[in-house]
Amino acid sequence: MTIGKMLDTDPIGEAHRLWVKNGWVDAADGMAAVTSLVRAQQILMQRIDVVLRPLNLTFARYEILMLLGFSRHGALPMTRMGSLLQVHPTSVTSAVDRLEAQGFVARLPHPTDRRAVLASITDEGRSQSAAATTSLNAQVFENLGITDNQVDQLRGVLRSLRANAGDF
Amino acid sequence: MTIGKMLDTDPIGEAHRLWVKNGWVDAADGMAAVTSLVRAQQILMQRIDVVLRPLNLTFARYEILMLLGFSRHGALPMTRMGSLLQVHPTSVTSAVDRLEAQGFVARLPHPTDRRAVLASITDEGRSQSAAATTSLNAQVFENLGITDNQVDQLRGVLRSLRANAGDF
DNA sequence: CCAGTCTGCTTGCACGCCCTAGTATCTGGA
DNA sequence: TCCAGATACTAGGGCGTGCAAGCAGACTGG
Repeated sequence: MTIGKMLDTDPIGEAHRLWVKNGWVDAADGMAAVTSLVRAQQILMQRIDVVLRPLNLTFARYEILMLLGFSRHGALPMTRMGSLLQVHPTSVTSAVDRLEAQGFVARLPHPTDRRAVLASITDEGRSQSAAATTSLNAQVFENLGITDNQVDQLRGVLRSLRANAGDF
Repeated sequence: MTIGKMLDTDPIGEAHRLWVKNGWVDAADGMAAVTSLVRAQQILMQRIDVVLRPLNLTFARYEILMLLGFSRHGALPMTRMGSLLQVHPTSVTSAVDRLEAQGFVARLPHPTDRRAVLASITDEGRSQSAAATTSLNAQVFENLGITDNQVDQLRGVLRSLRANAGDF
């Protein structure tokens, strides 16, 4: 397949051409970048879900288990997890609800603040997240379908984007 | 802020270090790239939602309106939209449900295939999507918070990723 | 020409994200 | 001490996505 042919059939390339044709030249590249990013995220998340489904996990719940597993005492306040994972407090609540129902996490009272709740990873949670990591590494992360050089470019650009958005 | 300080406080940089520390060296870069991409998508989608909310649109529904607006007759079969936008038929149904309730789209019977349904953009739909495009271009697409060169890099890498995933 | 299969769409369910309250609990200043 | 304002979490709802199942209509081979 030639590059010309590829460009002809790429829907995002089509959209870019339409933007230029309509005089939105200054926005065309950004539109194409954002649309590409949304689509790439869908593709990767789909691969991840395929790997995690047999383990009864989603990426959101997997992230929580890893965060807890890496934390000093295997337990963190809900709010702390929300800010570290950059998700809304209500998302943490619902994810922990499901992890608790699955037996991968337990809710514990905070020792000093009776408002707060600690989510604590269980032994089952540890072994399940370890299995998930092994599979994800082998089946997704070790080969994204782009060159190592492209992976580095991607990380660099996205780090700039996150930094400029005030992420860290 | 120095680069050292930035790396210290970037949660994804932290995760990368943990991966290496645990011996998952071959997967560390890919993990960081995927995680960055997920986070970047969240950031951009949030900006888009802020712009579209006053117009009572979401990005998914905006994409449908633009697709219909650019199509030859302002109308397309549901299935065709799903394949062009790379979304599940169910998602098309629910998005068109809402667009129809808002008066931005009408469902028409397919002229020759009585199974099929055409979604057709209304005049209100055209003006609303035009307003949305103006706002999105000015407030999001024309300035993503990275350099033009980085936008080009991003598009290039993600086009490779999509191509290798069989997207086009 | 008609039975078996394929297609196009919708519905019900599960899950994720966020927002808006609402209920406890904590804390700092009068 | 006590109360007003923060803070931590949860409940309920809207929206998006995907899977599985079901129904009507189209198609195809014997």
